[in-house]
Amino acid sequence: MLVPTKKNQYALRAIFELAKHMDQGPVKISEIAATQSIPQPFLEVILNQLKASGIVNSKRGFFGGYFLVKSPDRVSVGDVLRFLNREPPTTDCIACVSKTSCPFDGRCAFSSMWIRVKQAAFDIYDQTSFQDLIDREQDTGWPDKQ
Amino acid sequence: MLVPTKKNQYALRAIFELAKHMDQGPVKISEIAATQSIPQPFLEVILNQLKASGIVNSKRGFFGGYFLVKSPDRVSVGDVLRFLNREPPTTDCIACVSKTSCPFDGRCAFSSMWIRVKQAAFDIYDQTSFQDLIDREQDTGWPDKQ
DNA sequence: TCTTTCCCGACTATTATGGTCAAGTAGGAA
DNA sequence: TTCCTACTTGACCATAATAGTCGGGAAAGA
Repeated sequence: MLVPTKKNQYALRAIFELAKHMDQGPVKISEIAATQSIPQPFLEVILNQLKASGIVNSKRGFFGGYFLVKSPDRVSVGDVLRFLNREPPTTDCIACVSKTSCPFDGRCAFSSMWIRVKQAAFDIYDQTSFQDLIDREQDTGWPDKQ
Repeated sequence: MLVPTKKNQYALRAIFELAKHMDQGPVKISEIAATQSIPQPFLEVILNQLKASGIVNSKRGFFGGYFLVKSPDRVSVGDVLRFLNREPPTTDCIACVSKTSCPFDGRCAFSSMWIRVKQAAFDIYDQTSFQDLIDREQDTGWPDKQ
């Protein structure tokens, strides 16, 4: 609960990796997979999906790979999570037991709380750009893998 | 993502229902199930588990049922969610792809963000008591089922 | 034209969720 | 003491989401 799926984490890590190599040409899936400990076939699927978001793009062939479209300070964690977890458009109760038919007609004592929690989380996600993450990693003095 | 499971929601609704009947004797599972649209056999399992938290207790026999142990303003949503989602104790990375063996030894650029999100959510959960929820429901003037 | 790398669709495995069911036990009422 | 009612307990099952795998194909360039 409240823990992002592995897919989400893999996606974020992959983009983080691309951000670190901004303006150094495309990065191969195999490199990202190795550096970030992600199963390569799965990462292929994920990155391919992410192309539709406009956040990343790719190039084929010998010097091919993936690269970030926008600069790391213009891409936020929220952008990625929102894209990967976008829900099919619905006008139903978003906070209820049942998404399709709320037994309380969309009005229950809890809904405002759920909404506030979601808001609080995405406030943080939206405020966190990949440039922030790079800076943060360097500040901590953690062993840099590149 | 960020949406509590049905089990969590059922548990919260059930306790909410008990809170509304505080000091009116035990409430039968069947009543709670009907009022809150919860499958009765499932609710039996959930309420039974919740007894271990000390939040609710039960009585058997003809006038039996479940009841709240503490007053509704002394029980928070956070108490319930924390109990239901408590994880087996671990000293490993709590924010990482792998809980048991973090490929980055528990140090990654994202961990502080995950922790802040979790914190922000539980700030809200902890601040929301069941008395608050009752008050809130009445303020809105929503149709009261009891 | 050959290698490298991404592309794409289908398929599979594992896990979590969301339950159900049956037999039992305790509390009272009659 | 008998019987009904309601909680108790453990095992069991169904479905869906997650977390992948696999194989062939297609572009880019050397």
